[in-house]
Amino acid sequence: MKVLTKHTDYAVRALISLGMKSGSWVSAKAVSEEQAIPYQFLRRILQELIKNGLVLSKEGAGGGVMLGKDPDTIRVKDVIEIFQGQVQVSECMFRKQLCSNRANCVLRHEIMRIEQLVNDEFSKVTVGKLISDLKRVQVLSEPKL
Amino acid sequence: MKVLTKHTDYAVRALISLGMKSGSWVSAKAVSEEQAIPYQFLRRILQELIKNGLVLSKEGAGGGVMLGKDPDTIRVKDVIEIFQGQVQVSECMFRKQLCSNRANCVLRHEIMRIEQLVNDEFSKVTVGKLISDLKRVQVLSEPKL
DNA sequence: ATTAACTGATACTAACTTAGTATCAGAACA
DNA sequence: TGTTCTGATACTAAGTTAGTATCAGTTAAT
Repeated sequence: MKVLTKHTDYAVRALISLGMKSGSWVSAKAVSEEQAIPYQFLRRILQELIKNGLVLSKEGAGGGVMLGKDPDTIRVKDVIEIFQGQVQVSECMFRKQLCSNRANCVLRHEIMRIEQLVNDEFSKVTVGKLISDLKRVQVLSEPKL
Repeated sequence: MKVLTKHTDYAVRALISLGMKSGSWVSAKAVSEEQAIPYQFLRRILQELIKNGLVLSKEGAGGGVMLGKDPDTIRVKDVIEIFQGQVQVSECMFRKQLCSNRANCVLRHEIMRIEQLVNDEFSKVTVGKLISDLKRVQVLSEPKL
């Protein structure tokens, strides 16, 4: 059972990377090298983030990408939904039809509860929070001069 | 993002079904019909549950399958692990190597926290609990004579 | 004006997973 | 001795994941 696909993983890492250089255009190539993400794969991920308004882009030499929103408003949940769709139990939930039998229902009831929990947790984690965590870790691990 | 595969879904429903007829051999065909699970698919799922000791089997006419443990000791988490493997963030966690960079780590730290939460929740849900929930629902929905 | 550094759009691929189907052998009951 | 079962295993189609590759168009610097 895999929680995050590479798409989501790379996307969040790219967003963190951009969030730490806010205000300036950074090329996909630079992000790709910094985060060790395959270039062409990252390109497509960035295009998706751009399409969803999380990232801005500028074409041409000296162009690149930039965070399109306040890092504190970009939730990991949003990124997951872009690349992996909504957390779901099974297809029947979307068709909004009644479960075919009651055994289904009691199981689904539990799973929906857990699903809600996961959604709430992933909503609490924002790119801004990850960046401040990251800065804290960096300070702690810096050698004392 | 799909939480449960059909394997797990069908397996739990089959376990509930068996749990409600404890003490007697039930054929895979009967379970398949009752729960509307494709017969051959269910056969393979049951074999996996047998191999893992959750279900007992008896060959030949009059044979079938039966719960192999107290329903209260069969956790949905166990079933998920049989069919979908352990909840995991990414492969690197298993290789037990250090994350390649710190941005990875802060993200993974959050995800591991959420992962733990999910595991705890799925551990709390047992087949026994689902059966008693199911019985409660049935009583409530019975027409008053 | 040309070139180099960029993104936009899109097509393609290999490997893996998911959800099933099908078959044959052998055990037990009647 | 035939019918009803499980055991074991092989096969398949469709979808997903994780990439690669290509070409068109834009911008900035020379």
